[in-house]
Amino acid sequence: MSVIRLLVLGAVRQHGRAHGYQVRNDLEYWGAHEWSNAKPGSIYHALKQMAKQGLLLAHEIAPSPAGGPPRTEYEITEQGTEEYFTLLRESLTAYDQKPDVLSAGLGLMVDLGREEVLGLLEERIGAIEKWRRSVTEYYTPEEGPGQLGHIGEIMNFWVHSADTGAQWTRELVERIRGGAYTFAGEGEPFVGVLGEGEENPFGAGEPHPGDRG
Amino acid sequence: MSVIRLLVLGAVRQHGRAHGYQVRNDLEYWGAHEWSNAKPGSIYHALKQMAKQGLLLAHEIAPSPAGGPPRTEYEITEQGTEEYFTLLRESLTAYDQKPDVLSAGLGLMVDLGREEVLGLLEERIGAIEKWRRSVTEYYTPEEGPGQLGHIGEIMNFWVHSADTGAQWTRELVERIRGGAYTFAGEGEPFVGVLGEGEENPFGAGEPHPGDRG
DNA sequence: CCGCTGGTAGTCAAGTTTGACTAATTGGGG
DNA sequence: CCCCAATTAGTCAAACTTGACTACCAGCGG
Repeated sequence: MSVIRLLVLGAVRQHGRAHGYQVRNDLEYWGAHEWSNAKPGSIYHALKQMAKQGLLLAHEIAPSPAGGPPRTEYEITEQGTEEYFTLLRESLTAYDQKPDVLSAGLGLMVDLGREEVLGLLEERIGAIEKWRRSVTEYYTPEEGPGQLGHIGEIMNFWVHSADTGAQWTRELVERIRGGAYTFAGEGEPFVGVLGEGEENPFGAGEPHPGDRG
Repeated sequence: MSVIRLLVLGAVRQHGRAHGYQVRNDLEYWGAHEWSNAKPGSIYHALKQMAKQGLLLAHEIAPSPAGGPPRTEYEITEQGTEEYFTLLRESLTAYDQKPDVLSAGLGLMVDLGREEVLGLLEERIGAIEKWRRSVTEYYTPEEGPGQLGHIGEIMNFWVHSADTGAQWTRELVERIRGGAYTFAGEGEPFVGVLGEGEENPFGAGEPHPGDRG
């Protein structure tokens, strides 16, 4: 799964109706250009592709009398909504070591109910533990570890990531169980997109914090 | 940077001369299909592309009398060797949250000298700390954290990953400083590729440990 | 000696991502 | 009033990735 689809569906859904540039802005607001491959090309491509697949409905907007570039507004379909929730649930439960997927899931989790999110995160913890077991069993040669030489450091690194990832998830579960944040069906939702003409508080300022060291 | 190039260059270099299928096997031996996007298509593509760019030298092998598919053997050029070491050093120092890049670097680090690797890893730790500082400064609104709502969990997750990643790197530095593994110029090198007809000890067995939870 | 499985070696079309580019509008400064 | 920079909105070719597919051979059971 590409994280772009999840992000784009989430943005369009929260707007009701949005054109490419708006989606692009929301993703920047979420910081997605930092932790995912959310470039203009990918976003416009995803919109077109998902429209072709029936997940979005494209409305060609007649160019304003003043001219200007042709725009298209998108609306999410029922099929798209279904896909959105499938991807969102997956992003919270699947452990595939892709931090961008989890980040997107965290940003959008409040579209689900609190209890469901807690269940999904518990499932995630179980998945991490299962993955850890299977990796350690599979890659431990009969002659004992250490046999692998420096290659064993790769496994060591995975296992470490799994363990710390599980621990972090447990702490998140505690925070959510303790009442943090506002989830679907709990009154006034957190505003997750920018309104018309609203300014991105994180958009300007210093140049990006270094994506690469 | 795509991790495929690093892996392919590393495999070809260790063989001296290799055709696509051999490279493919090495990557499987390293477990790269588990933690990177090393699929046949990507590997053959990378070989062709890098040959076109002068990083590899392609030798068309006359089809054996028995027929069979046409093969090409590749050899690394001087330019390719340079690129290899550039990518390898980058993979060990750059903190871009892509675990596949670090995994590849760990698997190939012994092509460098022990002291250099220690230096690169120290540099990595510095990069992680710098990144952490810039992220926390940049994303902490003046009204105090908590202002961000659940979006703050994304940052929380990044910071947690950075901290545990730095800690793991420190422990790796200790192991290497303590004499673990055999690096370039330290006598009998660790054999990192499969010889002709050698069997991959990790190739068969149970179906893959679940890549996704 | 027929067909089947498994290993060897690689191709291909379709889809995705990248990074640079185009093009119009707005809002000043000189 | 003209030009410049920034903002808004999007396109495009080139590169890369994916997953399924081709083709050949060896060995083996029946």
